Amino acid sequence: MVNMRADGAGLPTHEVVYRQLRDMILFGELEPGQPVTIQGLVERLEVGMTPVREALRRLIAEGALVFQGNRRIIVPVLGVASVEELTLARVALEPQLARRAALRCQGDEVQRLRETDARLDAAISKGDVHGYLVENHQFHAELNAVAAAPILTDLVEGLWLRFGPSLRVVCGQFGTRNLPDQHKAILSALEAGDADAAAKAMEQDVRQGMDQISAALRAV
Amino acid sequence: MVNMRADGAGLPTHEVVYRQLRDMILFGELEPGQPVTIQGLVERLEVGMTPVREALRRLIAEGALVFQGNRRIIVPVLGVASVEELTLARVALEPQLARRAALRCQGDEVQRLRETDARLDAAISKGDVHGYLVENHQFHAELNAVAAAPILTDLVEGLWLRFGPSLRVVCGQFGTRNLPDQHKAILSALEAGDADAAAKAMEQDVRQGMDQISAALRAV
DNA sequence: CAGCAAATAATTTGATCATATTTTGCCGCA
DNA sequence: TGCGGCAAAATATGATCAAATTATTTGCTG
Repeated sequence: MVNMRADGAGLPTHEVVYRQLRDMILFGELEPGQPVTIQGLVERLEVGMTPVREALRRLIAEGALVFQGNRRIIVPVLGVASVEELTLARVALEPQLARRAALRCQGDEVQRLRETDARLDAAISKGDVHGYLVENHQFHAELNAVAAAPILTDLVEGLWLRFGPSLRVVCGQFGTRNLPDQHKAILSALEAGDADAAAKAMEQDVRQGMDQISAALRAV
Repeated sequence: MVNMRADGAGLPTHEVVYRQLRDMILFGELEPGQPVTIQGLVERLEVGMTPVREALRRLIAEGALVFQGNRRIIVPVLGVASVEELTLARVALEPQLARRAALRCQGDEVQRLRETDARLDAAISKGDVHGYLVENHQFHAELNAVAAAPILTDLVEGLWLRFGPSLRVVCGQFGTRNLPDQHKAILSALEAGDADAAAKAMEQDVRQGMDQISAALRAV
């Protein structure tokens, strides 16, 4: 064992590999359909195959990668049906998280969310796709943390992993110009402690985001 | 490599191990809080540690097992909050699957579901806990297959894995006597192609099942 | 001298790697 | 188009090292 804590402070290698791949999937290094090989990662990340294997198995279980029967792993390519399912699931779950967040939200938490949203807007106006993806995810992750519902949050995180690469493609096609969101409405609802309004706004936000992916899908 | 296909016909070892553990979790071999060790499974199942490791990583990702920071893996112990979250998630997702199933259901599919439900009733009246767990899961799995929504089905399967061991505990305490379900109502709705009725019945079924777990939790 | 606590030793378990084996896909060739 | 061989990639094992829990011993106090 050469260096267990090169990147992560004391984290096991398989965890480090998992997080690296996860971020690559969420924020765009990988594109839909791209094959992912164990050996390739072993060389690229300079680690043994056991941790790579574990990280991949985990990502496959979460739906972030797809295992094609013939021992081949690829980044998922979403069809219309998959986008519909993902939309259905997100609409069913994320407004619930927003609802809970609205009921538990503290002032400083809203403040942090506003800061994140500001960075998001900055990334959009700069045309910074990667920054947009990171901050958008961050916004929703922080909101989910406020909701304090670990199981629901897990489920939703998994959904984000599934459409991450496809969302990246959308941004690659259209840039950051047409990326409306409902974050301002969500923030107002949180501040007012209005659970219903938060849920409604979140549903809108989810639908808008998924519509972007649908539209890009049709454009191909 | 001695024998890759001892149990599963051509399936990789890590897949075989995964399924064995999965069934053990769903149908009761393991109880909440019980520790699961890699080395123990290596000896018990007579396989190498890499496939065991992969299977465990996968089950942890699905929430079927819990990784405790100190490198220790246990079967999850559900608290009140977790049961609430699971109920919320199941109520949000499973009626949707029932709805879709009602819209796509064929006659022979209803027939198979009725047969499964008959075996379920037989298991209940015999007091056969394991049989009840197997057939109940089978009923819902078949229904989900009819819905033809792989992502939603994946999510729901993951939820079942999370409460499997706790459900087993409930049956261990109360036997199979008080296990009402809405399967007859679901079947009628499927046969009539009535999506709303199917969704309503499924929600009832889910709530009844989760209430059993809640009640058992309070009893301790 | 008994009892508790802290420190240390031993055992168990987890994590990683290097290697051997098998499978799969591909390419040339009939 | 179909078949046989080749190369690359995946799977599985066992060995090795690190960490954590448990057991044991030691030392101190009442």
